[in-house]
Amino acid sequence: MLSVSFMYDLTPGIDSVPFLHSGPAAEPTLLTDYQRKALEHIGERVHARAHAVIYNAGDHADTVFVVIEGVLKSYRKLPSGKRVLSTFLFRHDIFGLAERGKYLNSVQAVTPVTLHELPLAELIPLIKRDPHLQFKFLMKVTQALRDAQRRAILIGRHDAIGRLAMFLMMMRRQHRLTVGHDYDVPLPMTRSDIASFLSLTCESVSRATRGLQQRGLVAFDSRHLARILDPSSLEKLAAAI
Amino acid sequence: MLSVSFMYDLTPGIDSVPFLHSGPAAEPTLLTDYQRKALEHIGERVHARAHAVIYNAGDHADTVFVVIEGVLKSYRKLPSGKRVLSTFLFRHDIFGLAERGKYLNSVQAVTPVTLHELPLAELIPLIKRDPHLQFKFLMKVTQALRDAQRRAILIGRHDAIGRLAMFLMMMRRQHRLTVGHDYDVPLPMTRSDIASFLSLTCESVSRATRGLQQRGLVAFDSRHLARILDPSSLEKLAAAI
DNA sequence: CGCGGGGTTGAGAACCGTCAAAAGTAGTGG
DNA sequence: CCACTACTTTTGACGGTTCTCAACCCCGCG
Repeated sequence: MLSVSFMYDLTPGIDSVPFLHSGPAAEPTLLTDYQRKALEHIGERVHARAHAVIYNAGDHADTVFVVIEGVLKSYRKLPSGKRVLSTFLFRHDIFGLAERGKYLNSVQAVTPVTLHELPLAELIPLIKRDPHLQFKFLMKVTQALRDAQRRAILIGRHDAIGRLAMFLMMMRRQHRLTVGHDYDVPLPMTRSDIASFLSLTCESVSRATRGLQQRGLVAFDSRHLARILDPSSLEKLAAAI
Repeated sequence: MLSVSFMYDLTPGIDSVPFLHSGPAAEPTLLTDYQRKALEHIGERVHARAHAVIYNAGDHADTVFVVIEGVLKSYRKLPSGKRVLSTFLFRHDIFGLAERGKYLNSVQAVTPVTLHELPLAELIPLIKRDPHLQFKFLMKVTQALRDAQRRAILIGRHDAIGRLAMFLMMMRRQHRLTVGHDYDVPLPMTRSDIASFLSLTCESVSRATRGLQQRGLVAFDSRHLARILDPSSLEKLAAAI
């Protein structure tokens, strides 16, 4: 769901650094008021319309963004011209992954969005002064890494319907975290976006949605609203790899 | 290639935080002597034989590891019993990705390895005291995230031979970074490991290797040594998605 | 009301997965 | 040092699922 990136290029890396501390419940580690103010101080709020391009892959990377409101997509153009979606971005997500000073992905708004811009020239000194704030970023990147691994597993599946099931469960979880725990899951992105995210074709996604409907697992009330009828069966389908 | 993870569960996350600073060359940000000593002070060196299991998914996560020497694999068992490989781990890689206090993946040595164990109970206070050291970890996780995204793109391909070509280019790059820039690329892992990493079957990997040999792109002098005969064509094949 | 992009549906082909068997390899012990 | 065994890898034939290509439909927008 996330995808963090920095400009620095540290030699080969980390596999999985578990960071101890949280209790069994693992409460979301939100920013303290003090930290929030520090970030707001260096940042600037901006709005963008749906379909607006925030930046393109290869652009000079001097800013990190925080999603205040709305949904975005982060994608990459392959040499062939095919576009692959690496992640969707939701509220509280941070984006701006870069390498050698250039953004790795392009980011485009799916819905109207409000962003918080954090200039790196100010953010980096700040987090180097405030290790606890930096630790929040470390946690965010770690979460992004977990999500990227999960997505890789998702893509590894060979059946289209299973991939779509996993995707819907992911969207549902996302929605539950930000709104409530309804069975109505909004899908602001287009079918093509979903297809790129799942490494499928549009047609396969279309057939898979029909498959889920025919099995009575999900009802698509509109193109952008899925109603999960049988969560446990869908879960089972999503897990059956 | 990497996969970082922390125990903390920060609410939805970061997409891509580019971190400014490095010059155009983007020199690897290695540890300072002081930092190295601080880490060695809290850590302990351990050896393990090939095939040794460092930890299993679900184990209580209280340690982060740094690879001093050798190669390891990080994998996950799916509900069906199928094993998927999330990454191979090489020198300087850090691993121990966890969530809610438990490791997410299992890690097993591919070759004999030397590791540096960092107990989280000591590491976390240390990096919270030393923001510059923490920043190195942040860079590592970021690099791991980039690699995970790259792998997701790789998996998204549908042709086995293209996936294998990408894999060989990755291994070659890895080898160049740690040793020299020969065309001989060692492949310490088994074909099954490669298959799990690429989300293919053993058989498909076997057929793909034969395909690369027949096209005269790569010679497999032994099962664990690939000689790249035509790097530019291989590169072209790897890029042709 | 007409236009255009996104979405759906259909038929055919290519590719990989599955199953099964043979060949090669590594590690063990005599 | 060699032989045995168990495992990994390779090879083959077959079936299934997705991709490709092409046409049609639907919805939103001007």
